[in-house]
Amino acid sequence: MKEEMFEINTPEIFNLELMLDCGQAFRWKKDENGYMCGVVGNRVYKLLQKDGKLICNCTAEVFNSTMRKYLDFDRDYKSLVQEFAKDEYLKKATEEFSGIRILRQEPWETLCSFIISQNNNIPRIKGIVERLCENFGEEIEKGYYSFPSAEQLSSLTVEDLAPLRSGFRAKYIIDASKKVANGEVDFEKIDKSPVEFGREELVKIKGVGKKVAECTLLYGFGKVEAFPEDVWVKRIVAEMYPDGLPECMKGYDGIAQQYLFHWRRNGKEFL
DNA sequence: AGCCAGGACAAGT
DNA sequence: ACTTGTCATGGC
Repeated sequence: MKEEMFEINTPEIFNLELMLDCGQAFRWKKDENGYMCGVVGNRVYKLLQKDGKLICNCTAEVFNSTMRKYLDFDRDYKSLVQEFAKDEYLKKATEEFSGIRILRQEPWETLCSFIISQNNNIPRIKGIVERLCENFGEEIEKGYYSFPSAEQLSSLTVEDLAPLRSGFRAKYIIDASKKVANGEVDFEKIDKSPVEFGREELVKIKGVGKKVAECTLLYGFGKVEAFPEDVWVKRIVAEMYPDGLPECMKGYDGIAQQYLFHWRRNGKEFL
């Protein structure tokens, strides 16, 4: 059983491992052959970046209709990074961690993952998300599970989520699943509306505040002007931009934020 | 052992 | 409108 493989030249600013493991997504893993493996929708993807090319275990058609968007393949990051370089700190961050792109994940998975992220650390977030999928998702192939839909979770209780060991977040997951499943929070409308609409809608969910809403809008709806301020970004703003964010990131605040976040979290700072 | 984590909420000023 | 204590759990 030989798997189909697709190969394509990567854009210039493109680092697969970095973008899949810089705190935007929580369930990509590297296998023994160096492939990054993960589930998007109802399919297992195995990706490898090598010699300026990206290899993917699917057909060109499937790649173009899914991964191309997921990986933000068609955005001109080169121009963006040049613009960011007008700011000294942003210049350093984009040079040192070149190739980060903003993923376009599924909105529900994004919302749920970042509800889980609150007052939590990344290794444990990954564990909880993994247990969520193993317990309530569907096994696609051995060891790979789909992310359970809002509809599936909306029929559960907080007690049902005990095996996740997600603590106080369980009740938030349940509330979110109900409001998304019954349309009280309308993803389609958020998707095609200006970012401000989503900001108002998402915080109607218990356990969703400003930060989780911004993350959902950025990583799940592709609203690159969204600007999540977690503890790390707050430090950056306080230390480096006390008088306001630099003009050069305007409109792409979320993308700049991702570079700064990863840069600061990896122990970089100006002394 | 103790501090902290990609926060949000409720109660208290 | 701002500040503070609390919330589960476990990584380091």
